Amino acid sequence: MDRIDHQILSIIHENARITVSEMSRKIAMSQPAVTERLRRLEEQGVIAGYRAVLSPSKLGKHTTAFVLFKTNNCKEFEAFGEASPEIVDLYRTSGEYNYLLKVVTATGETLEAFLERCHAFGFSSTHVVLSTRFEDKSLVADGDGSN
Amino acid sequence: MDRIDHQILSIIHENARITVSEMSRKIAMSQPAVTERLRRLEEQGVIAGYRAVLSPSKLGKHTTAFVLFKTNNCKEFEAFGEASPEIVDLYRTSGEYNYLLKVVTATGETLEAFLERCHAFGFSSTHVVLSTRFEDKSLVADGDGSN
DNA sequence: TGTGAAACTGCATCGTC
DNA sequence: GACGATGCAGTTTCACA
Repeated sequence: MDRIDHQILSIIHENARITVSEMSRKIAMSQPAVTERLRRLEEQGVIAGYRAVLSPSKLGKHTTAFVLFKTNNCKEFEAFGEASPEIVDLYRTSGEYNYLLKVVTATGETLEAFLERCHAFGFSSTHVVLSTRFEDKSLVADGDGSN
Repeated sequence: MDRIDHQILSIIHENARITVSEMSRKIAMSQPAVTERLRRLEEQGVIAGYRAVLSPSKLGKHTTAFVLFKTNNCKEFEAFGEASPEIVDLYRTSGEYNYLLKVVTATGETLEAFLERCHAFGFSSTHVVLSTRFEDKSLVADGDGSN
């Protein structure tokens, strides 16, 4: 994990569909060398996958909320969570609440209906997202700013 | 936005580095046709980008937390947020808190140090992530399960 | 919009250092 | 670990439906 690996991670975090050739030009290294480094980063699990970022609003989902949840019935609640397409992220947390959910729904009404279904399992505290300042900031400091 | 577009979105959300040829085989359509649909989905903003998913723990970041934050000094707090590499996501929210942050740090100690810096701007309620059940569930119902 | 064919470009692989 | 060369695979483009 040297500076070049960090550059590769930074570039591919920005644009996962960049070609290896284009990367090899940016970092002034041969194409097979970059391919080999990429392969190793994937194998080590530093790169866990590649995802397209989809726009919720363009897909008719206009409401995003974070829901803190408290339940005594973890097993059933997690099964409910797996089966609920509204729940995009599901975390176990410390503190007075034991779960945190990121929920994406069409409207405020569909969020309300979802929360009512949740209340079979426990109680919640909901924080509706008004706007997103930024999301998914890179975990790696850029090798340098020139690329 | 027909069934085929949904299939494309579902596939590319799973693996953003899949080749167009491979996709065109999966959905039984010619490769130029898939290229054209992809181009349109990008242009319309349905696909907002492509990202590599990096493993925080493999990069030495072992602590993740969600922080609810209340400040009266929004402008300065947002500038602080932009400049803080610990803050991965930053949302404006409704309710008694006006921000929600996803924070990724090396250890509990570095999280603590970060929170102390935050307290120049207001007060917080912190929820430490113990484990992740799932993250980034697809926003599109699969066209069908056979792919 | 979708297709098939052809020219072009990028990638996997191998031998070399 | 990285490089250069090469054959194969994927992409772009275009005429046609």
